[in-house]
Amino acid sequence: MTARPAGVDKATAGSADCPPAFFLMEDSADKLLAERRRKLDAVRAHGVDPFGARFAVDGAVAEVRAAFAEGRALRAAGRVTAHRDFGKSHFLDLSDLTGRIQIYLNAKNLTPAQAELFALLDIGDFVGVEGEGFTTKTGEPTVRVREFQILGKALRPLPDKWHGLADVEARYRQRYLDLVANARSREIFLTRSKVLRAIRDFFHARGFLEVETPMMQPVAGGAAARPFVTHHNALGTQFYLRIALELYLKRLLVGGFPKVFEIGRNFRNEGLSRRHNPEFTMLEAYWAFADFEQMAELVEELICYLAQTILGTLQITHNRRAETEVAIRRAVRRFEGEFERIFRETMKVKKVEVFESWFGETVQGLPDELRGLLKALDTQPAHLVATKALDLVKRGMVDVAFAKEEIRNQPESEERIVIRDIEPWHKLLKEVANDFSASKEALEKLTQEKIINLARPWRRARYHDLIESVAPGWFALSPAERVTHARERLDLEIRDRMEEHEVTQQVFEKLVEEKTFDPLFVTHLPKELVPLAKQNAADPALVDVFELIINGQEIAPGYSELNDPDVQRARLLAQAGEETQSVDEDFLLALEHGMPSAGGIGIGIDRLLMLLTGAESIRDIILFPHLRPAAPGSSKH
RNA sequence: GGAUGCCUAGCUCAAUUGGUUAGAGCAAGUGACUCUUAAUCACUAGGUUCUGGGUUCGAUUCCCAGGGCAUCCA
Repeated sequence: MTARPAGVDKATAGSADCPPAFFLMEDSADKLLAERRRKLDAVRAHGVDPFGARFAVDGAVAEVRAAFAEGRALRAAGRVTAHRDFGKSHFLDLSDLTGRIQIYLNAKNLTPAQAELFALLDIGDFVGVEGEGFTTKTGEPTVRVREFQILGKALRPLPDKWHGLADVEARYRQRYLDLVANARSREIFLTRSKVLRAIRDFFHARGFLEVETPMMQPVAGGAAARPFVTHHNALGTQFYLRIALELYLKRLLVGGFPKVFEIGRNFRNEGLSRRHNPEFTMLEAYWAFADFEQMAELVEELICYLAQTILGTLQITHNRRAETEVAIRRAVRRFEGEFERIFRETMKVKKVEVFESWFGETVQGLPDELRGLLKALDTQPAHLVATKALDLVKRGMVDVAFAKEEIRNQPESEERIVIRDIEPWHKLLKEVANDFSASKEALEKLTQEKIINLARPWRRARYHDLIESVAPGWFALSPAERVTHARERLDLEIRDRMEEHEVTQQVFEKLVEEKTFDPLFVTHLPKELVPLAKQNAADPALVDVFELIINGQEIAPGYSELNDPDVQRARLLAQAGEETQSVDEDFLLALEHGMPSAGGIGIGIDRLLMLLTGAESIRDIILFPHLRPAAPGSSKH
């Protein structure tokens, strides 16, 4: 997956053990890279370090922009993201995470040496500039550069400046490019960072102690999952990467820390999916002398606090943003590409002029509106953009019924060639129109937002009652009748070997969990489902726990923690019999020294972030999600 | 693990029923232009069409196997 260093290619390309085919394959990329290498060498030949050093700035680009004043001395640094040259005047965009600022370079403002150096700049290079502020004719605040330094030369080109990096696989494998190219991605990870910070603030404000417990454990306990195995050479023993934080945090309750929390990575050796990454971030918190009801309150407060402080609202809008973008982009691209091709092939004239004067009435508005729409995707919420797209669809998008005969009868001149063959146009516009009507339905569907309402109080319901509500009379049925009922009446897939409680759980997952979007605390679960929680005092078949469900998936479980060491031992032994894990004797030993009654919660941070950001895939909210290593010879490297 | 879809230039995408030299835009190079902002204009260069096999006079296109990704299911 490592990108090929161009220098290595060159060094090995001619050697005998390297097949010529390899050399040919690298040839194309080589030319682009070689050009940048050439400039690198040229910069060095000027006695300038192309990778810079310390450069004092007036702040981030947005701050420089805010400090902008006519004639004021300004210093800024960032990546060159665009270059518009107009004769001797050059306008560059200097960007960083906070924004962009336009800089203006003209040889007359620079020393001859700097002017030569400027010619060696590429898009993608980091530069620091010094100059003074002025406003261009078009009203853009701009830094007139008097001096600049190269702070980091880019030896490879960046993704397309306009379309960004769309290849999903490349976005995950080369996240740095995704972050450079896609504003949406930057936003998500800024949000992630804010959420983690706010979680810490929340717990610190309530007197919780943040702790760090081992990720490598001799016994991987606290959950039922396959662990990763590793080996410690000096000790000559196996370790497991932790699958939960629980058992070590409980030891701290024994040790006398009454309120603890940890935010850390768990590792589970299981499949990858839209909702599963082998390593994921978990928050666990334990609170001595509390119970699951108090923990439910705490979670409710926490999540509302996060939504309110970071998103500024308790109504979270979800839509299928990615798919909406694809639909719009596809239509735009179709028009763009075909337009260029047909125009060049059939007309060979100044395209804008002819386009506007002859087709202006009927189709002139289309490309601009679509382009504006596309641009809006970077700055506006998707549902607004999708709504606008829908407007275009409803207004008919494209009127293909323009007057063929009139156009044919236009006189020809040097400047304007009459389009004799209108058919390609006609066909193209029809196709674009069809594309949009075809996707009209899809767009309408996509625009339907799902709003998750986090306003308190959150609903609480017993497991038993929820099952009854979707399958009346369920608990009156015999186990065999339940299987039949689930298969035939509820249309669920029930495997033959399923235990009784698993059949019921299947009903719960498919008919309750997946259909619940607003927060729901499910309480009083059967003890088989949650072996590590305290039994309910009134009904020993139940345990004192909740499962918080939002957006169709479990976000957080919370327990009244089991602190009877004998009961705990019996449950762990029973569990060990079925699962591939042994019993953590050291943990049981700790419990025997006395663990206070306590409430505990775990929150899957990744799922929480999917909820808060509206991300459709866990890979969109993990910076470097795990993928299969790309094979040599594949198109991705 | 199963089903379906996708993989074409550095990036974003085309390519008619299997047809001859695989096309555009951006990025790159050269040239023009002293206020542009997706600057514009002219020209140039850039391809093992994911890999391997097969069918065919001819394969980006059809078939088989493999790899990766996406979605759904387990």
